[in-house]
Amino acid sequence: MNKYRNPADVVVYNSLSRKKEKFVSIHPMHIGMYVCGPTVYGDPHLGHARAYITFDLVFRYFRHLGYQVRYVRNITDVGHLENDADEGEDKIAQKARLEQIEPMEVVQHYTVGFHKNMDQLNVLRPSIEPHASGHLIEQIEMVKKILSAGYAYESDGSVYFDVEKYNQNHPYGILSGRKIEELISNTRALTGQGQKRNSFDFAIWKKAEPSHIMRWPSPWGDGFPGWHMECSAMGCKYLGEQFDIHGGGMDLLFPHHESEIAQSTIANNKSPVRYWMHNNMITLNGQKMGKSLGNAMSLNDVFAGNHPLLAQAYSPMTIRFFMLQAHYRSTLDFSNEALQAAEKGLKKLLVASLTLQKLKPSQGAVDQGVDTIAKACYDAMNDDFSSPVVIASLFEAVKLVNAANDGHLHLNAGELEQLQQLFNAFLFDILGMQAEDAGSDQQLVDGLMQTIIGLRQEARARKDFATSDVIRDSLSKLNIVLKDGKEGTSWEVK
RNA sequence: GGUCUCGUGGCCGAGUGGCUAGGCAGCGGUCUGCAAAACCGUGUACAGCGGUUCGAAUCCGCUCGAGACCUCCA
Repeated sequence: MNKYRNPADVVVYNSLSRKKEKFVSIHPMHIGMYVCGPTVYGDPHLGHARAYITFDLVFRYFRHLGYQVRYVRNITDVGHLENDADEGEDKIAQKARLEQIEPMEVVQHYTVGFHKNMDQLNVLRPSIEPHASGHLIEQIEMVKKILSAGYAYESDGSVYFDVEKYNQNHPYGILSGRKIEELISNTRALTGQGQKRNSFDFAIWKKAEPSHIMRWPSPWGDGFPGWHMECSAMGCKYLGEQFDIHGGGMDLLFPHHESEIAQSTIANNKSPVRYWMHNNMITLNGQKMGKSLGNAMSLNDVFAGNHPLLAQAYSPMTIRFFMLQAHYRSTLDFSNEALQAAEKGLKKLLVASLTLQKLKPSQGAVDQGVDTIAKACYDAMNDDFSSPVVIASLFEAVKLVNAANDGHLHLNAGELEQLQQLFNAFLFDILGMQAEDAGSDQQLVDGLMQTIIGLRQEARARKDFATSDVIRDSLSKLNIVLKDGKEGTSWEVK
């Protein structure tokens, strides 16, 4: 199977070129990847799950291929401008006032919650998780660099990036496909626009009004960094002036990532990122799910089945599997039917992986095509991380496993070994699935179950089906299902 | 309004110019004391209309519909 594991075969869709490109890292077998992290002012929702599962998949696959990946994902905790009735009040500061606690307490609370949800989803922690609030110095230094390069101007305690000047010799809009002329006619009037030379200029340092709690001293007075600064500053600090991959949700493409490119290009004299990757949105009834749209489902609600639109609770692994069944660049519509289908499909896969462990090789068995499945899995992942196709291939493997278990088909030792590797590598290591409910009482429960099954077996041998059915029915009420097979009875939790 | 994306069978969701995606649900069967699971079999899908082509769900055009970004957002 390993003959298909080739780090040079990966093709990545680059938002910058809008094409799939062969992936070549700047430094051989090393990858620098930056992903925009959450703003920690609320509970993580399904949209966050999609983004971080997407890049977890990328992270895991590159590691599987043998790359050493430094994965940086920030925590945004300096807050950024709110634009409606809040008159520019900082998001985090606003929440803090609401709950009468310190801003950093809010940050801490939601950061902990974020980590918990990500752990539940089996999303690996990044290599470095820098906080924006811990990198004020780096951000201020970067603002200074841009100012001295002449691509920014100070105005009433704030510093703005001069987009028009930048556009004279660099393509502003290279990522989002926007043209500066269109921006002129389309930008909406916002508060504080009067201080800017052009409406499309963006703040790289923002003056803090007296009421603003989150503030830091700077050469331009007390304030806080512009929204796009943290990613540029921290990406550069930990990954260098130019690195391989920058990821995030499609909604960040403009203006956030576009502005990052502009800032970094001026500060460091080179384009910061080789491959830009963007995951698509989760939709609810066809509409984007978003915090500000008020239709976001928090992960805690989903895991608890605690939302009017949820027919039941869905486990973290069901959510993860559901998301990986769609390609990361497609929108994914939420529905109970789709979630339930994912739940069943995942279970089928996990049960098969257990069945596989019990299979014995058959003598003289012929080739059943396991190798073809392994190749298909690598081909799919190499083709811009096509997890849905990997999953489809794994179901092919499930078919072989179950058929072999039923004695309809014979697998030789080599193929069994290869199937085992396939499940370990793709289902568990790369897709990041894990068996759920493996509690510490597992051994005790197993023992109890063997006893009960033994008693029922005796009853059945006596043809005392009344007793055997009572046992099965009472267990069923505890969500335990018995399955009578040729090799005896097995059980599982529904 | 501008830019862009998408429209696949009951539901979700892949896809290459000609060869069965896959999952869930349904139907028929095998197995089972009855079930469950598993296995076998089963579906005239590609928004509409034109065009290119020997051949298009896949390329081009138009129409209709949906969505994203242009403002904080994963």
